[in-house]
Amino acid sequence: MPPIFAHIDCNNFYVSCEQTFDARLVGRPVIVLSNNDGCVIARSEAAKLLDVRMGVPLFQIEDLVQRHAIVVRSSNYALYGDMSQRVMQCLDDFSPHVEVYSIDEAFIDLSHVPPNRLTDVGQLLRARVRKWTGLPVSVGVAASKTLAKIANRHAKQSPKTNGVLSLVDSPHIDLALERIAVADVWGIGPAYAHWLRRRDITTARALRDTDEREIRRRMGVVGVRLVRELQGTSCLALEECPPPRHSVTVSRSFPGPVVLLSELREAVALFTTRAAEKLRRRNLAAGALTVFVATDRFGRGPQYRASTTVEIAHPSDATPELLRVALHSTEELYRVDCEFKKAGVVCTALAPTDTLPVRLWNQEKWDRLRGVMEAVDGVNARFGPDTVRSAAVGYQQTWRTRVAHRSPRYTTHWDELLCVD
DNA sequence: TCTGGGGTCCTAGGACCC
DNA sequence: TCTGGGGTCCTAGGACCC
Repeated sequence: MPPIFAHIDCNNFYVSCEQTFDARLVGRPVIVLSNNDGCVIARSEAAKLLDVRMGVPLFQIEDLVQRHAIVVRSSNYALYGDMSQRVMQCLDDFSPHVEVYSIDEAFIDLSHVPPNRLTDVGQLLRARVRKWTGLPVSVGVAASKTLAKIANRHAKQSPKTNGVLSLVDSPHIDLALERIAVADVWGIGPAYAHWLRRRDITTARALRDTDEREIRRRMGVVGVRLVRELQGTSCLALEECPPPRHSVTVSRSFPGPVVLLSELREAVALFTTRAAEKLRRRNLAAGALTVFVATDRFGRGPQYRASTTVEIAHPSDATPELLRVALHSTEELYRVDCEFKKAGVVCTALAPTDTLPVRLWNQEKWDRLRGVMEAVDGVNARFGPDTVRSAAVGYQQTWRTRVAHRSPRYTTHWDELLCVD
């Protein structure tokens, strides 16, 4: 049986989450910002019509925001993450094989559905998600993931599709590819798009019809796979269980310059704490830890970016052990003449905790430490993040991410539940 | 004043091995 | 007058994704 993929994509996901819980925002220009309220990372349809570009820094469009009373929201990842899970749960009823691709996208296998029923099933799915979560989604169906993404794009843009388009056995496939710019094809980034356009390959259709050998020379096997996917030969399988991670990163930009070692230490301590929490949630231990620091790349002061990687003799997921390493690295990297703008920690050489070898020394101490971590995670899960924490993360936290316009975390915090008059 | 965060895969080239 | 062949592993860099 030939594979059939459906691609499900939430429309303007972050903005739609905001609108779902605040009906006054429906139909209005709304934007959601990145950390520190820096850049625009989601826009409502009305905001797109005002020509607010994806990724533009907020300070460059202050005028526009004022003039059109654009509603500005900080990122509320607690809300978006929870809403995402609810959307993904709806999909289980439509296919035994679901790949959660990102916070707002999924692929599902629909090869069990007869081709003439695909559009109906798509509509059913769309209505279900809308009813159960309040969120609008679009559905694209095709013989490969890449084509399904393209079908979805048309489903979003063309009103007559009513949000669902199947390109399976479709006479319109050439036209559908013709109308997609090559830069909008999944897997074509700015560098490849530039190269392709210089060769007069400007649409998805032209890319599909390009000689494979030419593509292989510049884009390698990834490019060849892409072209075949456009031809309708599935090369990218559904990935139902995500492969284990190779690294865990926690990094942030600071809202203002950080100059004191004490501040930098606090920040790195918090990032390390978060990274250790992530490791424990995923049952992984780090065999190496990298700390990196950087000055403001847009600033005029002295530029400095550096990192230190330390191997950890006994792979660990315990906050105190990782903190010791991270803080030591931070002191090595610190420079008194620099204004730091960003820092982060990266855990690598990850190993599942249940496969860790017994420690030659201090195994009992390690067992106790793991017990402590379990208790700390339990307390923090029940009474809120950082109820129990290391003193190293500080109390003033002048460097903390700015979130001036965040909406309530309606679905994950009891004290922020939606109230209706 | 103000410019995000967290990932992956592939390839080329060097070191090293027999 | 001529300098093998075929592997593996590691790393850095480039490209991409949301």
